[in-house]
Amino acid sequence: MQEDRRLAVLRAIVEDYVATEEPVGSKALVERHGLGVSPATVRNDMAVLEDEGYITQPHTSAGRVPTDKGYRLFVDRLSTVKPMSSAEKRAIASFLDGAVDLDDVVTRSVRLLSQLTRQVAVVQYPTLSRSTVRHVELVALAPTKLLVVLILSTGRVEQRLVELPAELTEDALAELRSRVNQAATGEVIADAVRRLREAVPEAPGPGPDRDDGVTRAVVETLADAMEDHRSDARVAVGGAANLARYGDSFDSAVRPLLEALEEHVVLLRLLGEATVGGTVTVRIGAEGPYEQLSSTSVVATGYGPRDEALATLGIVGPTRMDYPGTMSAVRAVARYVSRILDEG
Amino acid sequence: MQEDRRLAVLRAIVEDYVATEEPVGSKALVERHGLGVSPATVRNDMAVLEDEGYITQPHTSAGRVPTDKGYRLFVDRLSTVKPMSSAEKRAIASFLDGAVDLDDVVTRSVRLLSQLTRQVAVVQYPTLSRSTVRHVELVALAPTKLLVVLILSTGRVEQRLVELPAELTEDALAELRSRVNQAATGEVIADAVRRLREAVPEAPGPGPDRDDGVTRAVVETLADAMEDHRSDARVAVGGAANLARYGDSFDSAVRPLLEALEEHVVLLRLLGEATVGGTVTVRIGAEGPYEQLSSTSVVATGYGPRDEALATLGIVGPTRMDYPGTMSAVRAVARYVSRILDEG
DNA sequence: GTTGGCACTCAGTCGTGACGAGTGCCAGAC
DNA sequence: GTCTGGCACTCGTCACGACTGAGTGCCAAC
Repeated sequence: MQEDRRLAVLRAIVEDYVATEEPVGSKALVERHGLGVSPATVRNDMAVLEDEGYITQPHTSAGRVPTDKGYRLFVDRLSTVKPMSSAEKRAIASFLDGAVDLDDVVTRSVRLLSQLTRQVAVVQYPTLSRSTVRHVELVALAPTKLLVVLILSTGRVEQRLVELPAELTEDALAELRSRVNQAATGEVIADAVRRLREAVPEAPGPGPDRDDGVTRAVVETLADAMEDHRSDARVAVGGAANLARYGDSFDSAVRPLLEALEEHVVLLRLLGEATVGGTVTVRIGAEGPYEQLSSTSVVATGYGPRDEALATLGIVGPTRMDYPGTMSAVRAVARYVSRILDEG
Repeated sequence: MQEDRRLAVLRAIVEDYVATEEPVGSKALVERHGLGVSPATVRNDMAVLEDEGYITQPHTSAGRVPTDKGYRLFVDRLSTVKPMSSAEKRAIASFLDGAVDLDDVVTRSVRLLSQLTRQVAVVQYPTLSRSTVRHVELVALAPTKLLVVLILSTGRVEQRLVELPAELTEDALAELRSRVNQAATGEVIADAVRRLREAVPEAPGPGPDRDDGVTRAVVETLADAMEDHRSDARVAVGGAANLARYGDSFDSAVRPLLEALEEHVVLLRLLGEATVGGTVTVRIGAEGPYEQLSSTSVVATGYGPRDEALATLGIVGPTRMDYPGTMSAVRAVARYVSRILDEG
């Protein structure tokens, strides 16, 4: 089948171009890969591939370079998974096992990913949306100043300061604490917000137990903390030094990327929806949501305990990258991080 | 005095070079600055300046470029403070006033600094060493699992999970909580650690109140949290996209800098000791501790409430930078941040 | 101490020509 | 119908050389 051979040619072009960073010509192709046909034949195949939009020439009399569409086909149908070596697996495991808390897991994951792939790594902190409330603690700092501490099942701790509209006795505080915990503990964030608002009414006044809006202040602060952090989840970035390898095309490619790396909202949109079950999402060049990042690709996947996609992690790099290797690295790291979250 | 004129020439060279990014020659110099003498005279002065090591030629028949030593003299004796415009002052104030908590202050400062100076900004989170303990909270998550929450006067909250060697009753927990707070609350970190170890002995056993090492576990965790975070203070970095303006000298300058930006220990060493009272430290090129960063300068100063230097903030950029403008921006931001910490 | 003049240096630029990698096309072989 | 060898053509890259001009250093004169 010539069709098969054409795809083999495309695969060879992608692999060579990724390795050498230079447009690849017909002669070099038959030499380096045992295609078993002459350069002339390959040239014909290349002409067809170019017609179909999979490859392109930077200029006449130069070799071919894959287009975004070419990379897409390569990733979807031509690439063979490159399994991690057992040494790599062990390295990942031992690197991540040393983590002491959630923040440390994220920090280490970022570093690990960027080293494995030699790209810029991005790891989203586990979102709160699916996590549950483990405990709410109320600490009186002053008669009318309360510190609200929210502890989640993922190990995340959020704190807020509340200025109370009235003073609160030690007893009333204890009572409020227990009421809030009864309503929220064990619930998923969204439910906890609802139950808090419904099930923790103002304590009935008047008298020494009058509430004066204290309860409402506390509940709204809690709800705020929960909803706030659900939307603007944090991300960690690492390996920006790998951008130095971009070489050419500096202002056009690296600058917008550096800017994006500091805008967490942009980054999250780049990473996209979390996918689960070992599925790795690949966004190639202009497929992404940002025009200025049309020469960068994103390889990402979701992670979380028991296949719940709590958050996303992945890498950002030039469209010309080693997709099979990168994809398996991303998948492997996601798997190990998920396992650790499972145990924690 | 020819001496005065020579210094004027040096100043003009620095200013021109910073503005144009190109070696500056004698003719252009007399044209752009009203020096009142002929190019030939300037040439003589330049020859002397070169002999003394303040300027250098990239190659024969090119203009002059300041050396590190030249920048140093410029910063020390020739630069006039460039006061912030009142519009800028207002912008700084309003930008920082919107901050809701300590983390937000730091985040906003980084962004502000990088925008004002168009350089990479670095802000160290307030160190704990001088801050005091405001409250310690102990939360039982499970019979033998305790969450230790440490609240500091700066508003920072640290939490640690402790696995207890034995179960703890609700009463024993309350008692331990009160003992710990009595010892630590209000104390400076260093004192708190000492007092905790001395003044919170094991509760005497045997009996139902036996301690079984629970107290020690909690105290050591607390001490650990305090000491830990005193040494590896965190830093926030922003404005890395400004590195794109480096233009040439990429691998030699930008790469090591990008690497340094991810190593917080390195960054802290770069920023150096905090200085107080409006004094801004300038480290030019090879004056810094890292050989690879010999073409980058650091402009930094300390900040903190009531002129206590709790932490350092500043910028990192090419040796060829607008020192007067940068220095006054750094000073202004430090001043406003300090004021905010004072109020909080 | 300052200035004008002058010879010299040398990085950058531009044009030229040779080179070669790579292509498209076509006629012929399998 | 498919593959192959051959051939003319394109065009980017490199090396060479000449030219230009900014900038210098030095010297004699003011």
